[in-house]
Amino acid sequence: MVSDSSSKRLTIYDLARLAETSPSTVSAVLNGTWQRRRISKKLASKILSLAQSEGYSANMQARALRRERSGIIGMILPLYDNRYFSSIAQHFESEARRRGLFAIVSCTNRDPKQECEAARMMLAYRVECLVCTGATDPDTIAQMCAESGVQSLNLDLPGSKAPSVISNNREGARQLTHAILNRLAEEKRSDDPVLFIGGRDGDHNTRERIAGFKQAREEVGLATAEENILPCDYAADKAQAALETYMCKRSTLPSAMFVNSTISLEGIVRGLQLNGYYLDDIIFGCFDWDPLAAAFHPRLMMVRQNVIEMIDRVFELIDTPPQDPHLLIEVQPDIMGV
Amino acid sequence: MVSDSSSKRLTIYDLARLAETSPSTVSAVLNGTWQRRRISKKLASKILSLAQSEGYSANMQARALRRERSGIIGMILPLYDNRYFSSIAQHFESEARRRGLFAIVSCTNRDPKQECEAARMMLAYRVECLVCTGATDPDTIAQMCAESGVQSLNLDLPGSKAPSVISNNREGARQLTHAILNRLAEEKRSDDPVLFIGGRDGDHNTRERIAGFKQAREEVGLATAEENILPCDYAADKAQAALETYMCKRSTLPSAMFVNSTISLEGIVRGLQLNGYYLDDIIFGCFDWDPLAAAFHPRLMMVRQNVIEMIDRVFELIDTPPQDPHLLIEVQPDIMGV
DNA sequence: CGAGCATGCACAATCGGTTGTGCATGGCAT
DNA sequence: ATGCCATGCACAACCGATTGTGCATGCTCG
Repeated sequence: MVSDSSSKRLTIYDLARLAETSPSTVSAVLNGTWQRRRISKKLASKILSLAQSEGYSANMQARALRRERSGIIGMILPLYDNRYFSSIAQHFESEARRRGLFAIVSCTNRDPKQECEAARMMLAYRVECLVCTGATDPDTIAQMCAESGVQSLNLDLPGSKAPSVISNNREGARQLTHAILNRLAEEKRSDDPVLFIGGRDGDHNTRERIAGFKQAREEVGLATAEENILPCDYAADKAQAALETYMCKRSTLPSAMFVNSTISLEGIVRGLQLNGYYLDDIIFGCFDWDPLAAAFHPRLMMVRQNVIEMIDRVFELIDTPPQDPHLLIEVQPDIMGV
Repeated sequence: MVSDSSSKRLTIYDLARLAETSPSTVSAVLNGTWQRRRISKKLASKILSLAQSEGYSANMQARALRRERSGIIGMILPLYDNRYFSSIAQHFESEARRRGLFAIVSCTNRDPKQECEAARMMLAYRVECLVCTGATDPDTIAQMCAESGVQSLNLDLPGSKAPSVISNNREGARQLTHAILNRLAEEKRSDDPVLFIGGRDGDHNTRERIAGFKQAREEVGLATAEENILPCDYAADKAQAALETYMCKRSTLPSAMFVNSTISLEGIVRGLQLNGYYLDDIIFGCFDWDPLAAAFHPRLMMVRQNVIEMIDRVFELIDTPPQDPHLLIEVQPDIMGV
């Protein structure tokens, strides 16, 4: 460490002075274009070892400004409060890193205003692409990106103004429902009602899951009463309250429930415990995955969305941007615990 | 939208042309320094409305370059796989946003190499401050930051080269242990052994929690056998295996367990279910918080670390950087479910 | 021996804001 | 009429990297 003690960071100009050469040469060496620029190997290695020993680190802002490429890729996410979104963030990050991109992730609490604000910030930082995960209003953001000439993609929930990668919710729900019905059949309780609870009515994924639920029942010759479908929002408290209300009208607990998320499951389980019900009697299917929950309940089947494949698809779309904004890629989730 | 259809983003130069004024004036108006620069109100509002209608968004890279301040604040995190780290990320982000800073969070999988690499990237993006959460090697990163003249802080796990904000692990563990022992006493099983399981032996937090565990037992006149302390690492599989091994030597399950994290709890619960044990008989204390797990088990007490206060303390340290790198701030966690 | 080419590097413009400084204009007091 | 100050804005340097271009040197070949 020979550098002067001034607190300023080292620049290519400093390195040029130290190596007795020009800044442009230093730049070429440090960003790997030196062979193309016919810098001698000797000078190159001198500069490289100098950069090493002095702890040089390129100023990404300056680079981004000049290159007109930030090297940043953005994602907006509702929350980190479940395994699904957490692992989306994590895989997004590591896949970005693998490609030499820097990932920035912003939580927007399922709030359209925060979504917009986050998107605006990301565009200000000149992200090269923006992935909107589970956005309540994906099209507004897609519009903003389009106006800035930035590619955008939807993940988890589809939009109409940018290509989307989502789970095959209908098929996942169909399979989960069949798994539930099979369990019921094994126990000779095929005709018991199954309660579908959680999620948002207007939400694309919830609609699809309800459709898959009904379809599976139809396939084994069962009709589905509308009173057994309760899209009461995702929040734990909402689910708990909805179940209370449901139970007011009848004496006996449903033998099985299709719960639309782990956060809803939390409310359900809490409510049942509070009322002294024995949980293990109930067959649960949850469209979400949480290994700790799975460990606790012996008859809890869960849908694990294929996050790795979804993220892979996202990056494929980033590599070769499709022209059709309506493109919808559906990834098959796995059923755990059957 | 009068702007030309060229895909290039609008700059202050474009706005200056449109408003028939100079770039410096546009800049002053847009960053709020126009009064100080005696720009007329009339011209200012003209420029502002133009910027609005044309959808101007400042290039943060250019701003950061000139101002020599990125407006970015970084955090490195082991994982997002539990509620604790997730909420740390979330609160960090919203608190940063409240202060006009842009938060970037990077997961490093408890891997010192990845930690370094992430820190290097963050420094390259000229973060104004770096918070190292649960870092396996916080001092190396603190060193890197110091060399770049960037402030750094440790969170969750302390370091010796930068101020640290952590939970009061010993006191939290002491209280949790007392809660466990009280439950045992209520059931007239005060003398039953309690198993401490999970965590890393070398890890500061684990050491403190073990100390708190022993101290609580001592306070009620109980000795602690070393064979009942199993810091087998955090991973679920490790905990599951450690419990198997422990059980090989004895016939009966411990009446109560102090589990060092939800991830360890996952392995324990899975192992017990596999072996057909009835979970509800066991009193669990877990040094971690997960509302879904809490809903499932009626006798699971959990330590909820006070993330909000911890993040507040972190930002206080950012606002007024202390000179002493050994400063250690301990925040009291809450015991849930007693 | 001179043309021609390869080699090895330096110069300078540029990316888009920020900010110290300077200049023209007009009003007011002397 | 002259000096002085406030007003309102423009100029230009600068942040640190990137990159098109140009120039000096040395070597080869006819």
